[in-house]
Amino acid sequence: MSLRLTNTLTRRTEPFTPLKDGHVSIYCCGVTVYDLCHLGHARSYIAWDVLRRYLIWRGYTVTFVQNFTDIDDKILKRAAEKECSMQEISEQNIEAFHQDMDSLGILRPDRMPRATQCLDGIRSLIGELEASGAAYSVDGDVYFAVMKHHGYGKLSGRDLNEQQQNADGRVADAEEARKQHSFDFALWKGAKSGEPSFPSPWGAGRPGWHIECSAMVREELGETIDIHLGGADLIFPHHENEIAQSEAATGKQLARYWLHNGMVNVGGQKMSKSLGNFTTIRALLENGVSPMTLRLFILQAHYRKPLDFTADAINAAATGWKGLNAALGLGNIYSETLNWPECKPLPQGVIQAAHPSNQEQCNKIRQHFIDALDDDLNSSGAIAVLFDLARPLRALANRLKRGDTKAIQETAKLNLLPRWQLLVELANVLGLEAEKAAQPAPERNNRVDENHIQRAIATRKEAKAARDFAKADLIRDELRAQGIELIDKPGGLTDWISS
RNA sequence: GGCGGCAUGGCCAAGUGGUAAGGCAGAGGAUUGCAAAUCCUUUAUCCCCAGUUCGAAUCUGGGUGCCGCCUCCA
Repeated sequence: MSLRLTNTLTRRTEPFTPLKDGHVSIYCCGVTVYDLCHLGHARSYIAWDVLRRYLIWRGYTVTFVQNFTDIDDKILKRAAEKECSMQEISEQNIEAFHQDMDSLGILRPDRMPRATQCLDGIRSLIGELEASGAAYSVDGDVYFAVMKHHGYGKLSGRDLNEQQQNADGRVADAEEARKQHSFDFALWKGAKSGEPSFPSPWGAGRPGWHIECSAMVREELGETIDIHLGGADLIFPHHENEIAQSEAATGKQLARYWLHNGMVNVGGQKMSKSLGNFTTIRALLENGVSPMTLRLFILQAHYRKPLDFTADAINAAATGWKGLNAALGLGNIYSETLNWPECKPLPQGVIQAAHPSNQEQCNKIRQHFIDALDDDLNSSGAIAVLFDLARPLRALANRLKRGDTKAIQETAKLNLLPRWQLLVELANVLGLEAEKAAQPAPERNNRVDENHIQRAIATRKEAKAARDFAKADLIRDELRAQGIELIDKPGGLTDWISS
């Protein structure tokens, strides 16, 4: 078995083989930088982050390019509203984009070209298309002649002849009038007064939306790439047009595999800026949803399916993550207690087994994980493997957290070290890493707090002895409000952890 | 209307021919003064109808419901 991916182009799940042995070139459609990213973007980029991590883990060298669209009507509009330049808005949002993606643990692309920095490539591509007759210019605009391009519609499954021309009543403006056919789309738009523009052979203006990706792919990765990524909402018209432009120009296939992720829905409807039903990544994180909780939430569903965003689902993911996180933190936090040597994650792609009895089991689990991801990135299945792997580790970590050292003896023969190492390795392929919250907490370096808590515990113990449970409960509630959780243990002892 | 996709336990969600992963919630047990937290155990025949097959959640046909795209969009 090897990796199989669902290719929008063929509508099939097919074996993946890169053009160049051992190397995979990937282009991912990025964002238009006019605003903050929301959960929909997070979903898309987390899904592709996993694809990338998995390919690397399986031994491929991956070149990952993702663009920033920094020329666009929406950016201009925003700039006008805020009375600043298009560039200022772009810079601001690019910065925010990086912050958000970094906080979610999404690996930065190898290169992130911007439309404003690729104008040469864009202009020459348009020039080639015009020269070959694939495009035509009218009054400072340049349009792609869709009807002349064979194969238009192959990605989105549209047949232009059968397609009813539901152009009626739509954009009956000057731009529409200049087109030879209503399906034609702009490669270059003549400058409107008061808007930023760039020089070109057709006069001052700016590039259309689709052309930048064609130009960037060619410039950054060549004429044919292995994988092209994007949201399902980009299939038409964006990716269809991109294919038309690139393939008309080069005569070569643009991308061999087209992968599209499903939308994030809210109440059954797509999350989008225009519907106003979006939640920004930032807002979510500020509300206490941890990056890994979000990642788990997203990866528990298959990337191609719609994913409904609800508070319940996030909460369920948060609780699930808590357990996984406890297991992931085991070797980091308790390496001394457990007498585990250097608890560094294993080098990628290697599974060592100092304990042969465990090796077989570990390899089996590892294979389950690979089988899942090989199957069109079945992250849900891969996560099930993780939970399975984590169970005894989580139990041990939680028992140790509560001072139950007998757990060490009881689990000694289970040989959990390789198991933990495997968990860390596999979780990392999904971008899941231990979060701080899982620390055994008692950060007992703060003497004041410690004394305060110990006094409260002592007072509560007296109250309990006097069977004044109301008072005892009150003390417990007060501490809990401060994030201190009391744990009553056998023998009348009370320990605490920060919750 | 055209194209694509989805329908699995209370919720979320894997599974594409051999008798249903996982998470959350729930239940029982351990622990506790009671809780909380934690540990252990545990809970489904897969939208409807017809068909193919020794055998279907999984294939075919029909029906119903839902979503995405067809305009900017991850």
